[in-house]
Amino acid sequence: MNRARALQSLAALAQATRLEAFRVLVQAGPEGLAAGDLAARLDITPPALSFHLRGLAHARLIQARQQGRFIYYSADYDAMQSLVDFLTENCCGGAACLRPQAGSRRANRRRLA
Amino acid sequence: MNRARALQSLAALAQATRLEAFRVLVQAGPEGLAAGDLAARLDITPPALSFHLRGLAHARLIQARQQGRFIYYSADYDAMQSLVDFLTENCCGGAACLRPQAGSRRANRRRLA
DNA sequence: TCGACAATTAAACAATTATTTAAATATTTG
DNA sequence: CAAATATTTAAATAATTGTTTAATTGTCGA
Repeated sequence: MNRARALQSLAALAQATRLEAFRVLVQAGPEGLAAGDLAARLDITPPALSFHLRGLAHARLIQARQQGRFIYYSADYDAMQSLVDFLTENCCGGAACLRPQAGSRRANRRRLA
Repeated sequence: MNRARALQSLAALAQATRLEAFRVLVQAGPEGLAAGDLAARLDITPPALSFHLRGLAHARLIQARQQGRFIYYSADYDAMQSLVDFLTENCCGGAACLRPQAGSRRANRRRLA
């Protein structure tokens, strides 16, 4: 995760419709949801949803996969984790902190195992 | 943390100057930095900095304290943590996940102690 | 209290971002 | 292959956000 990608991710999440869409997908699990279902759930027009999903996908916070004539979108958990790590990086100037030094995802996986 | 405040925080971070200012403050530790030092470090005009710090402060990601004729800004670590928790909330539909279920900050503190 | 410095506020302008309606693409089913 | 459905793309408009220059507020030290 670098500055530019973090910025892109944050910008993608910094809008009501996209934030809600992302949260619905995060909570929906790896299978995700079809675009139409999301549009219904968020109560927005298909073009508006498409516009916003594009932003999330471009930031790699979500992924799309076509299945029949539906397109399923799902959250990219790794990307979300990378963003969180970026934000907490070198927190507090290296001093003791609420959260352990955010390192690589690998390190966190090990820590949590 | 609720949707509206998360959105406000994300919007505050979703801009190059503000993200960089926030990161500098996160890494500067609790004492923070005077506005002028930040402006110099970010190479922007004082009004531009003021405009952006206002956004971060309004989202409560940073705090200001006056000291003599300087105003020191510092990161609010709790606010940052709350945002992170909000993003990972109910991740993966409750299934096993990269990160343990994000609960209250209290719970995380206990977990990390 | 005057002059200098630190920072903010105001106002005008520039740039970016979101929403809408209409048209297009792709996929399934009859 | 034609009709129907799911979704995207395009184009126009509306709304929001960032930048700049100039003026203002507040604090310190001579």
